[in-house]
Amino acid sequence: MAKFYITCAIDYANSSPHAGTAYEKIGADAIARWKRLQGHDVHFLIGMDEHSINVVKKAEAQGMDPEKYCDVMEPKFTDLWKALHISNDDFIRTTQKRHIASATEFFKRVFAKGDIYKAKYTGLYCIGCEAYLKPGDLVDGKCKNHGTEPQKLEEENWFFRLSKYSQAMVEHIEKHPEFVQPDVRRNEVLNVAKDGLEDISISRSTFKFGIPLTCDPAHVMYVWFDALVNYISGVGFAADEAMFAKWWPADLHVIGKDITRFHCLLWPAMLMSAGVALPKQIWGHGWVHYKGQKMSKSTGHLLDPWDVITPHGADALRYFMLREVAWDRDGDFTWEAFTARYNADLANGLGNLLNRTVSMIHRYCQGVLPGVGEAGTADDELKANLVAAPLDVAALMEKQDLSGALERIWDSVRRADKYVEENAPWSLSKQGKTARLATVLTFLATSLARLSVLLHPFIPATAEKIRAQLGLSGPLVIPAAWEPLPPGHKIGEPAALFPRIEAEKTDPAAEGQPAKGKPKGGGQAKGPEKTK
RNA sequence: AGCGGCGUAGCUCAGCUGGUAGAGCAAGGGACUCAUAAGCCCUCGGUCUCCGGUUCAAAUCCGGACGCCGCUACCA
Repeated sequence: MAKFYITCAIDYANSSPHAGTAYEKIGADAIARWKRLQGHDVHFLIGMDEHSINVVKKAEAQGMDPEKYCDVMEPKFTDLWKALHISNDDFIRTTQKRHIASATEFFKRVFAKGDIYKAKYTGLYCIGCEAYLKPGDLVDGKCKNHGTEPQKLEEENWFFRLSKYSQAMVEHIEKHPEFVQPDVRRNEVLNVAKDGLEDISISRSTFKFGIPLTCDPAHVMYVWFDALVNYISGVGFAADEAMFAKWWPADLHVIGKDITRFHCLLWPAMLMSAGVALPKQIWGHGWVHYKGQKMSKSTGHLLDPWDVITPHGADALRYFMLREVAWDRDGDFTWEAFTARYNADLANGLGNLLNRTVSMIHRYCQGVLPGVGEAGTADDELKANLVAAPLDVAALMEKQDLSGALERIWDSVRRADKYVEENAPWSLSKQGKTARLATVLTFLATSLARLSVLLHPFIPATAEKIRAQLGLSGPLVIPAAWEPLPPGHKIGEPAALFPRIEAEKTDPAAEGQPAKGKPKGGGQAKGPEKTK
């Protein structure tokens, strides 16, 4: 069984996770779970990035040590990941001993390679960016990202010879089209590499919260040089050779599109320098916008995942993110779109199909499957659709087309709903056609049983509920040939998976405000618009 | 500014190795009733941003215009 090592970017400890942070974990989790279903030995790593000047400031503001502050922040992340059913195997913090030890050893190797040197640097430093700004970053003398005035600083810093690896990076990216994906990101990165990379400062001496450089303990590692190493320190780099050999190189780094440069250029160059193999693929996903605007920590335009999870459940958020926000591009969360998706797909679609199926089995067969009887209308179409589903989903997942996979699963949901109508079990019952009724109900239950497995990577808690209602237990196995559930199989009790969301009171931020006046039956909602 | 992407039914998008357009949702109508007033069937709905060109034939190729967006080294 092949191994599959997948990571997410570790999150900055200085602010609570928002829906964008969650999106990345949800997507990666779906991939990790799918790989496990396929039989891979999966290691899924996420974590927290702590050695940042911003963490120091936040901590100071609250009168805490940075370490203490991070301890307080940790559950804000881990609690959310638990609630979202993120199946990470490990959670790394860059202040952990294991990471500091690995990062230190890593630095030593790069240093020994002669890729670290000391130089003086003068520039305009933006605290928000934790970076020196270039002329292009300035608008009226202020940072274009933060609107704050940068400080003029002169520092003696240690630099990494990133420039030395420009050519190697270009070659690697060209030789391995899958290395950076999707293509948009790949093209971007390739262009940057072709322009030539510049050496990068990788130490800071203005504060102490960080990993000291072995060559100069007055300096600590620059946050990125430190943070990227988590991917190897998390699997035992320079500590547990067997573990490291088993998992590294990573099969997939999942990151936000904004940090592709670090991951696709700096990180590989660092690895080359240290003589460590490169990850196989880096995937830069897009952004989840909120109400049409980019989410932003500085302006506070954020969607709090709990606002969705608390009233509607983790799977409602997972489903929306995975279905509505394509994994390779930006998407938008609005409460209207969320409600529409939820009701149409989860409540009316999947939820209702399960509910009517389980109810009918109770009503017509006392909750016990009678087994396959007489063949009939649409049996073959239903079977064909559900036998093809796992293969189709596998092909789509191979391309990381997460929303496409869900779309495909829902095609089966619709096919099954149609099968109900085509066979009208209620009529069969009235007419006493029990042999045919037996087949129809068995096929429906079987269809849902199969779908429950395919749904698991995306909405795991719901998949479990479906299985419970269908009376299924045991390990999840991706279904292959059509195998109807056996006669005598006992079904559980029906319960609504996703209660319909009725009113428009979904947006917690809008509560208390005058109703938005969406005319319900007035009929003139969209009339006047079309005038020429 | 340079490089790249996008602009297709009310909405989200597919189609783009050329042959006058598709899906889901939304909207309207219908027959049913197992079900979360859900589901099923039917219908409505598009000058494929605009202007030129190549071609027997272009949403699909080429040129240009307009609009939106991404990247141009340090925020998921």
